[in-house]
Amino acid sequence: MKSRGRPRKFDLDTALQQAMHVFWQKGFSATSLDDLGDAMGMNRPSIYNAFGNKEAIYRQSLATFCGKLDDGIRTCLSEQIDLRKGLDDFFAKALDLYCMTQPSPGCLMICTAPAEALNNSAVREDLLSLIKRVDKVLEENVSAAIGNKQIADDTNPRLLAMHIQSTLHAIALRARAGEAKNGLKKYATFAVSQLPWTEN
Amino acid sequence: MKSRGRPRKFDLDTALQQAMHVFWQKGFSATSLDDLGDAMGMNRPSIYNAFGNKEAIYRQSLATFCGKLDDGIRTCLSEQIDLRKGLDDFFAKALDLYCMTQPSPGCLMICTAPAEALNNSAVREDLLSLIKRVDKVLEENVSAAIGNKQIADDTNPRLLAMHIQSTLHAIALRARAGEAKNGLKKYATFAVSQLPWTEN
DNA sequence: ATATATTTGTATTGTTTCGCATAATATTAA
DNA sequence: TTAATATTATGCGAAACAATACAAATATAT
Repeated sequence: MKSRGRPRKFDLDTALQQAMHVFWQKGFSATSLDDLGDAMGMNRPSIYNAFGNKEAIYRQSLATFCGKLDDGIRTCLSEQIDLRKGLDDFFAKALDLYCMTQPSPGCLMICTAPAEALNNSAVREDLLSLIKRVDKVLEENVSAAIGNKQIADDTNPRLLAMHIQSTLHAIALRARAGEAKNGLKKYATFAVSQLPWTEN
Repeated sequence: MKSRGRPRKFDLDTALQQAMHVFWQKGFSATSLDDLGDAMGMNRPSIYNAFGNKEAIYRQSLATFCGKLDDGIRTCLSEQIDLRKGLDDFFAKALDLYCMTQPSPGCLMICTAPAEALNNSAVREDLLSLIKRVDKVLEENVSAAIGNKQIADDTNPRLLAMHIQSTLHAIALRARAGEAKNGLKKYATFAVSQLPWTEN
């Protein structure tokens, strides 16, 4: 059953993708609906009809971004039995994303959501939710690595998961601050090397 | 020699302090000059005369915040010969600052500057400059700790300094995301414990 | 064909924004 | 006292802002 009415000139997913890139670049508050309309190739009434107000578009952008990030971790870490290789892979891919354009935009969530998190409790919850989600995946993999004798068995997996995510936060921030990608890559491999592996 | 003209009704330092707290709460773009005027007890012409435009006030806020942070690190780490104690101290004080009010505001620089860093290259440079400044202090102390045989001597001090700062970034972000202070404190001591100490 | 449903484009709403112009006020210097 | 100086207070004005009203356009369903 086809939909009645005048057909849409835009694709919902690509329009959201384009909006996401604007927010990624300018943050929430500095982005106007005109900015969004230009980037999406839509005029405001269509935007409101399809997505809701500015906050709704931003939060949908966050959600799609988080989905990609979560997928990225899971593929890197579940396909590889070796946690060390998996983490090196994941940080390399994260850096590719964070340094996609020049100047490097870093992470949409980590670099733009905190500024709004105190004004908007929904955004704060989105932010916390992503952090916890990443904690959880990492903890699962750390626990498995302890089972595999890759990681020292006196390690608290929850705390080590937080510790691993700290490296992600740091490279996201430092990329956006303008640090060079190759320097960040060296740091990431160093951070991985500092984990409590059972052997070198 | 006293200044001529009508005397000021405000104190320059406390006014800047009040402006800083508004930016800390709302970020740069979401803060209006009316917000600032209300908080500072000044009207716009006085603000412009004393500080310049919004960007100038924000960057001055960042500068005073960074000064405090830098002082905090130096007192914690230089007064203590034991790096481990010094870092535990510093992270505890950082958390006191980041969780000063409820909901926790985190770090003014780390949580609000990244959102603006791509629109405003001066802010981006401020952000990078603070990160590098903290890297430097930490590297000095790590190098000294290597000399004191507290830290393993095959450690790259520059990379370890970055690694230590990652913990600071993480607790700043997580505090603002709404994580409980005592959980973050446990994480910080864990992160310190994971450094390459020569003995336990 | 006609009715119904949905999106688009134009226009406009009222509000908020920044930065400044102007005049009133308060102090010191001459 | 008078002149010079510096700050305060009121409020203007042009621009940008988010959000909506309305009618024209374009498809399907009957």
